[in-house]
Amino acid sequence: MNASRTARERVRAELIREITDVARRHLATEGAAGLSLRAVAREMGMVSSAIYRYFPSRDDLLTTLIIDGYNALGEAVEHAEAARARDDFTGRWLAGCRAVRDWALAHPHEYALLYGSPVPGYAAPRDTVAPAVRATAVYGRIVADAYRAGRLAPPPIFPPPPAVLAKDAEAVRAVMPGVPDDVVARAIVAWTSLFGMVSFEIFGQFDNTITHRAELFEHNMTCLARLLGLPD
Amino acid sequence: MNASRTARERVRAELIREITDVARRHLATEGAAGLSLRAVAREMGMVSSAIYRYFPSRDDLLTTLIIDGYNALGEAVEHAEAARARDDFTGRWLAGCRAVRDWALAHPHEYALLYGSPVPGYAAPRDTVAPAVRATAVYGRIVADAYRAGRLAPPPIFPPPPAVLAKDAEAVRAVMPGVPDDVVARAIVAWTSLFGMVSFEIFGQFDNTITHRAELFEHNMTCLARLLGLPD
DNA sequence: GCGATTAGAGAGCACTGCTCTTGACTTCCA
DNA sequence: TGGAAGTCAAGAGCAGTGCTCTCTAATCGC
Repeated sequence: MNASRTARERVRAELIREITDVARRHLATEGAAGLSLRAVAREMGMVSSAIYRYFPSRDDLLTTLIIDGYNALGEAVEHAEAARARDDFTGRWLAGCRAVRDWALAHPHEYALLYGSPVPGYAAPRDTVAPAVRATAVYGRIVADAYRAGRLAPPPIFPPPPAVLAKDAEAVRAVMPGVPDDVVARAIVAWTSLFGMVSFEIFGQFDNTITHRAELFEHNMTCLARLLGLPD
Repeated sequence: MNASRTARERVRAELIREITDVARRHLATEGAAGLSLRAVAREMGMVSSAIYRYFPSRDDLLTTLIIDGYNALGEAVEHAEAARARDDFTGRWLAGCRAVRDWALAHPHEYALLYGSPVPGYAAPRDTVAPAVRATAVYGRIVADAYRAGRLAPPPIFPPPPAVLAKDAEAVRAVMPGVPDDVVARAIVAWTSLFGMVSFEIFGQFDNTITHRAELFEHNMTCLARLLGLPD
């Protein structure tokens, strides 16, 4: 029978889910470095070695949390962007930016796990790259849609990108098909600026200086939209 | 005698310097989380408890490394920027940007310590803020100098910053005196974008996508210079 | 030279990730 | 239905961590 076999596998899947839930809660309060397998096991009434039946190492548990994090962020961005009218390109961009910031503020430690210093001795396996591009893909779609609709009018003040970047632009174009190289380059500027901004806020670089962070963020993202060539 | 007293204090200062040197080397190879007091002591032929005569805790050692890091980065930026003609504002900006990137590439773990995820359970003490603004101060000077010289012509495509940001702009103006609010806001965009760019590269976000990183960086920093209103 | 200060050594506490073995329980198949 | 195969929790144990305490020896100031 397959049903009996799935009975055991169901309780196994349930336990894996519970472990990641507890681990995520610990991650949220203690941070990645403070995430302890023993503490997770203790909270679940297990002994530490039992966890290794489900996760071969602490890094594997971290990988799961990273994948979940990318997916959660990606979903938040997708959801926020989908709520806007398809032809409101600037609105879609701003909604996506706000989704990133809001998610980061709500889950600072998970954000740090994704976009902060890499955990030493930990190498992100292949499985993480697909979820990682989810949020990026949304941005690519916005830029590509706007370009296709003829609503992208980048200001003529920026120099054309050097020819060497054509190959890299080709790779990035996977998420924004049909967009010319100079727009790709500007999209990268806007994209990295967004995360620079969020990282500065989350990692405390704005402490003792910037107090109206939401307003500054809003204004900066609007400026980046103009840089991209999105309409106002 | 004061000389004899300084004799003991000299060997003490020498030991403190040696500990931080060894610790910095360990930091460079293992990362912040892998920095172990015991390993440092072992390499110095001391016993771990002896270290506590010089640093009351691991966090205090980290603080010293952080301050040293900010100073090293600040010095690199200052040095690179000082080599340019005073009226070559764009050149000064680009030199500063390159200095940040070069330093980060040469000292990735130290960069992570300064601009990556904060070490959990560690709160940066007051002593770190003064060295932290050293690099920022250079940028402020460039923007302020260019503005005073009438060489700052921001493109008219960006919206004016909201009134709420005036107070924050006032604080930022400490490093770029006499600059109007909209330029301050744009300077923050450029500043955070620079670090967003460097962080993406150092923290591996460009892996499997961007290969010509130096060229992309160069191009993006040039675009940001235009956004700031610097001449070409 | 003597008392006070400072340094290093060592033991020990509570904690970590991880491995290995043991015994009990489930599932599967002849 | 009974035995083989597989799975699981538990416990002991290893090597490592930050940090505290006590003890001894050297050094310094008077």
